[in-house]
Amino acid sequence: MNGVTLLRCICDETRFEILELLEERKEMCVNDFVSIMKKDQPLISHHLKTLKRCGIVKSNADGNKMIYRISSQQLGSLITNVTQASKKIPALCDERGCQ
Amino acid sequence: MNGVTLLRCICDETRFEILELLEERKEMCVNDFVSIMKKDQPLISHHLKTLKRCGIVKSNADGNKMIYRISSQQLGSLITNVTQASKKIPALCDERGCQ
DNA sequence: AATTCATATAAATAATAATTTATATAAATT
DNA sequence: AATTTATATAAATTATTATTTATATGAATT
Repeated sequence: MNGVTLLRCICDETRFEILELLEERKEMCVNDFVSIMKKDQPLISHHLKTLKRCGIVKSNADGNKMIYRISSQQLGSLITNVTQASKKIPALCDERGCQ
Repeated sequence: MNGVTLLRCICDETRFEILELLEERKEMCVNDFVSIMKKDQPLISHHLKTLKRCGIVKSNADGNKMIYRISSQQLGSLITNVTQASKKIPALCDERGCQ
């Protein structure tokens, strides 16, 4: 994969929140995201599917639940690095729709 | 700024290439990008403006040229980290349009 | 001062992606 | 076996973003 493809997979608000939660808690099922993020289940499943197809998260079944986690430590650290770097940038543009 | 806003600013193909070139060469003028990337000048200017408005690059005039550079070392390293992390992810989805 | 070089801006178009709505599947419980 | 719980999928809609085209501005050179 290349850099832009990776960024495009993680630059969505819903997907980035999923990854931040996973980096913090390490393992979560779909309904955990739904409860915490207060977003519709099909939306969460859809974004998890995208993240999985890109190889950014992995999953395994546990009964009727699906457990998700970030696929590598390096990617987990990257999420943390993005958050940290962003905090040091003064908000010159409005948060949504910088373009 | 927050993580998603930062990612949205750098997840575009043209903007990421601009940042990779800047991280390598440290300082470049608009026409340097146009020559190397073989993209239209208004397109380059437009994306540089976006990166500048987000505080990701800085610029100063030098005669009739505008010199651009990445605004912090931390952001420069982040670009490198993204590229490195992406290389370790096997290309499961097609490069363009993973969704 | 006119021309060229370098960059910026704005409007229009084209392309892409997120979310919602509706529904399906599959395991677990009663 | 019927029902509930948990997750996934697909189609439709809405929203967003990139690129092109045309043009403007400003500094440097002749």
